Amino acid sequence: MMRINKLTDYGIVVMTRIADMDQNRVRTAREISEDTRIPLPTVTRLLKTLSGNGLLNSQRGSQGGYSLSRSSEDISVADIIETFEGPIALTECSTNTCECSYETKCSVEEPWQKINDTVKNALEGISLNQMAGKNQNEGLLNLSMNYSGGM
Amino acid sequence: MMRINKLTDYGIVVMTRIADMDQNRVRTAREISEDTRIPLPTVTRLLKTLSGNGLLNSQRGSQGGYSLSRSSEDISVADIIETFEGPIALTECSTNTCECSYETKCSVEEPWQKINDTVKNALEGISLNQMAGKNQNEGLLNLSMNYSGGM
DNA sequence: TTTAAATAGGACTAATTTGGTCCAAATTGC
DNA sequence: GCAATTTGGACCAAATTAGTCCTATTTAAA
Repeated sequence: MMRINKLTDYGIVVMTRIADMDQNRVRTAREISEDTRIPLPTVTRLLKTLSGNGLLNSQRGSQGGYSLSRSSEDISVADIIETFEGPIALTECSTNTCECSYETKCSVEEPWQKINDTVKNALEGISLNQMAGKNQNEGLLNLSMNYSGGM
Repeated sequence: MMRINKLTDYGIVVMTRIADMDQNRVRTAREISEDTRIPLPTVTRLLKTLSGNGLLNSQRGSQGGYSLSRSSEDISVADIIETFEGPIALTECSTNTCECSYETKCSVEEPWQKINDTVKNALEGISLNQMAGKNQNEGLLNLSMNYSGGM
C-alpha cells in the first residue's frame, strides 16, 4: 500500500510506450491500447488527461493521434504522477495551508514537508527516457541525492 | 493524492503524542483520544494495531494502557507507516514477484525499485523523536541521502 | 471475591475513492 | 460528405478506507 493509483501507473506505462516508439509519427489510442493491452476506453482517458496537461501533443481527425510534447529526457516521472494526482505529497498537511484540528499534527508538519520534498526530488530525477528501453544499463538513476544502495 | 492513508496519518499523530508524554507511565486510549481529538473507537483501533505490531507495549486491566516499546529515537516514521500499510512501495510491481501482464511495465521495474528504496530510505531516516517536540530545531532530518534543499 | 477499568479481537456498515465505460460533439484528412 | 480521431463530460460499478460496535479477556484494587 501507500501506492500511486493504478491509473497513474498505467499513465507511466503509456508514456513509456510512446517514448519507445518512432518519434516521427503520432500514435492513436487504439494502437497504444493494443500494445499495452490496457482497454481502449481507459487508454483514451489516460491520453486525454496527458494531453490536457501538456505532456502529449494531440492531433485530431483522420490520421491524428498523440506524440510527446517534448523530448523524453525532459519528461520526468514526477511530471506524469502530478498529471494524474496533483502535487506530490504524502500528507495533506504539507501541501496547502494546514487546517488540521489535531494539535500535535502541526508540530509534525515540518518533517513531513522535508519528506515530501525528498520524495519529489527523487521522482523528478527520473526521466521518461530512463524508464524506456533506451538507456537501460548504466546510470539509470541520476538522482540529485546520493542513493546508498540496497537496504 | 499519492497519500498515505488517513489512519496511518492518525497513527503517526498518536505515536508522536505518546512520545511527547511522560515515559514513566502508560497512557490509556481515552486519554490519547482526548488529547488528539481523534474519536475513541478509532484511537482504540490504532493502538491495537500499533501494539499488535510491536511498536507499543500494552498493559491490560485496571491501570493498564500503552507505552512505547522502545525509545522514540529507535522508532522511525517508516516503522509506523509499515505497521498500517505494509511494505513501503509506490508500485505493486516492485514488492512481490512481478505478475503484471503489460509487456512494457516490466522494463520499468528496476527504476521503480530504486525509487521505492529511495523513499523508504528517507522515511527510515526520520525518528519519532524528531517528529515529537523534543529535538525540534536543528538536524531535524538526518537522512542518509543528501537532501538538496527547496526545489 | 467482586467490581471496575482496561485492552483484544473481530464483525459490520457507511462513506469515499478509484476504475472503467459510454455517448455525443468537434476536428481533420481524404 | 465521410470516416477516423480526439474532446469533454456524465455515469456506474467495484474496491478500498474509515469508523463504529459488541463481546471476551485481563488486571488492579476495593
